[in-house]
Amino acid sequence: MTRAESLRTLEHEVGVLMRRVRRVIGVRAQMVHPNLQPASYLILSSVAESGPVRASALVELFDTDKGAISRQVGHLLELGLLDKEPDPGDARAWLISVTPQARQRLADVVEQRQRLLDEGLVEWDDAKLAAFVEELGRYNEALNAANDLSVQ
Amino acid sequence: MTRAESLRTLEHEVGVLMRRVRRVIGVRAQMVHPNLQPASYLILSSVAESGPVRASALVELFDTDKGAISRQVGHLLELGLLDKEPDPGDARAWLISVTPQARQRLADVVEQRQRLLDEGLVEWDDAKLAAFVEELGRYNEALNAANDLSVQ
DNA sequence: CAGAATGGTTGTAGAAGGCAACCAGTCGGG
DNA sequence: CCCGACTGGTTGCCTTCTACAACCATTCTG
Repeated sequence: MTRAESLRTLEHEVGVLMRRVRRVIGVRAQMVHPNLQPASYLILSSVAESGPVRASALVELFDTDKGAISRQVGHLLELGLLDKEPDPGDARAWLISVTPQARQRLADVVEQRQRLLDEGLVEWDDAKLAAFVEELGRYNEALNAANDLSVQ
Repeated sequence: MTRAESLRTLEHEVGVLMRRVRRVIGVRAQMVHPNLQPASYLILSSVAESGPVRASALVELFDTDKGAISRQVGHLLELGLLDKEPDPGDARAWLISVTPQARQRLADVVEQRQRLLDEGLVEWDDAKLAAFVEELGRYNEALNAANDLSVQ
């Protein structure tokens, strides 16, 4: 494959990836809570890992609109999967954390789903998997840089 | 990084990738035609490569709903970027192809955008890039297999 | 202390996909 | 030959999701 062909195939793979991930996440979200929306699942999963965070940190992490984060957090609060307490250091901000119940449900689902994915990737040893993840991050950065350049 | 950590980071990177790609594609679509919708750009790009195709082939390729494809193709026809002619072999179907005008605009944009992305990936030589693309495809398959298993 | 910047919320609009109903054409078995 | 099942596409409806902008409260800075 030439470099140009690789870049084109890359685009196509990314397109398929996006549609597929959307569905996978949707299924997973429902396993955590029947009314949990797909996009909110990603937020929940992130908060479960990063401990109490401010909404603005999520905006930065997910590189998305703060309105969207606000709504998704609101959705998760309603479902009783997240808790919100005033940030002692800044009266404008809130600290968001997962409820014990959410932590448990999430752990079950993540474990099960990752086992399935892991099975599909058995031929990749740990080092190779770690390398792939790192490369994906590198690609993400390149994507961002290219966009900034063209948008200014 | 442990394997479990890699899998979790993988999820996060994929999430960021999706949001970022959506924006990049949006910008690119506008460069081809000011009214071109992001999702339709991917269709257009695919038809440009695969020559005349039937809508059902696109449904399969993009692994998405036929209603969505129908609308997007309709959108591209309105913009004068696609052409539609009856499939001689089946009166129900149409053959879809890009107009010369679309081909030209697309070529310009793809070239420019890929150059930018390429710059972000200079440290990857051709072989490494090709390997990454191949791994991404492998990941895609694992994702699909895992989903099929759990959904049945 | 006034003005700028930050953290969040809310309203609005557009993009996008899933689902289902539907029409027109095709194909296989009786 | 023809009836029913199937396929290719179109359309309507609904939900999810994001971007943009206006807004309020608080904090920071000169």
